[in-house]
Amino acid sequence: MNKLLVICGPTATGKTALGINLAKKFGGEIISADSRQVYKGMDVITGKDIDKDSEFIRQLADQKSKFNIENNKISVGYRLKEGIPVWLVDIVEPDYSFNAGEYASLAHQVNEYLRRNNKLPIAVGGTGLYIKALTSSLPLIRIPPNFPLRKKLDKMSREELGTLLKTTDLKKWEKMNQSDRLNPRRLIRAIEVVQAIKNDADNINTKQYLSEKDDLLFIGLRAENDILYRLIDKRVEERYDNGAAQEIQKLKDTNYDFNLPSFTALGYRIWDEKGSKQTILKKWKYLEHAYARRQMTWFKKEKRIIWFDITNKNYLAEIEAMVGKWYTGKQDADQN
RNA sequence: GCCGAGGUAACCAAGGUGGUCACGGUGCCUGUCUGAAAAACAGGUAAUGUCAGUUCGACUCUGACCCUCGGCA
Repeated sequence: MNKLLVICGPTATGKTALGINLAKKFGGEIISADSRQVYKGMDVITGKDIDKDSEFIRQLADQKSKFNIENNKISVGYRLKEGIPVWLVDIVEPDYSFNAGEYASLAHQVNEYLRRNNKLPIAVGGTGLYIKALTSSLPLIRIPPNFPLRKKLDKMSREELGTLLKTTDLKKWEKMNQSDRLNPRRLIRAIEVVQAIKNDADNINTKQYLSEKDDLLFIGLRAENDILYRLIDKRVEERYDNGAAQEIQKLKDTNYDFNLPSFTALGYRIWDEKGSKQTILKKWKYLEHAYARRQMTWFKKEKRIIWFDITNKNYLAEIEAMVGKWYTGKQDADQN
């Protein structure tokens, strides 16, 4: 059986620490499932919890064709935390628009690579869509963005977009709910997908990443909101004190446009000159609270997750026992 | 003590000839989501300082009181 361990949950619950511990215990490596930590130079504010002196180790360069990364803007590889490789962090520059489809492809390749090398792949992260893209079959996610089309559609109002979608593909429109119909991005994406299928249906890659041979274990870390908020607040304060301002300055000095998608990471755009430390921290914390809530609405739908409350004293031991049984226990059974 | 300004949800805050009053933002809660997802979007929550008066009707007008802020003493 092909084992893949998934550790998910909202921010500030200790996913990375748990992942590293389990990796040490069971001979695993981490596949980051974090949409912001893929960007180089965005470290303090995104909470990239990697050994500071660990260099990026480029790997799998020979697999370029498989990776579908001919654009050479993406480097596949890992950095270390406590000696454990953490894959898919620092793989692109902040001015690159990374996305879920690319993530799915890369994470899948890394997963295969680790499996071939008898490592336990451990996907760790809080980006629901990325985890879903890796662990479920989402063929449409591989239809690439059509930037010229997006640019054109960007000028249209929601009403116009809605009308356009209705006339292009009424079924698609009817499947969308009220929230999505009012969401310009979703409308644009829907139109983009419809056109891609219309133009080139044969080349839509529907190959599934996972098969019935895959044995997945989902571990979720959670806490009640009020407790979670306190943990988040503490983290935000630490990030502020650990050089968030310097990181902003450095990125500004590199002349990155703060309108880039990468800068939607919480904590960057609130950093206007007028803000005092207090107002910045307050805004930043609230953004993180809301984010954690949104993460939970995503994860609540994933029924495969086995949840552990981090205020429960024994949760780490329980997880370790569960993973051990799943990973080594079944392996023994296979041999008999 | 006197003078001035003011008290609208957990916080900030708009209003209006007296007519089911109650804009908006933040928070908080819930949800949507198959290549921007830490994005984008949807729904919800909750208020007129206290007491009296005028009036068919007061958040709005009058008075007293309480409280806050500023100035004078």
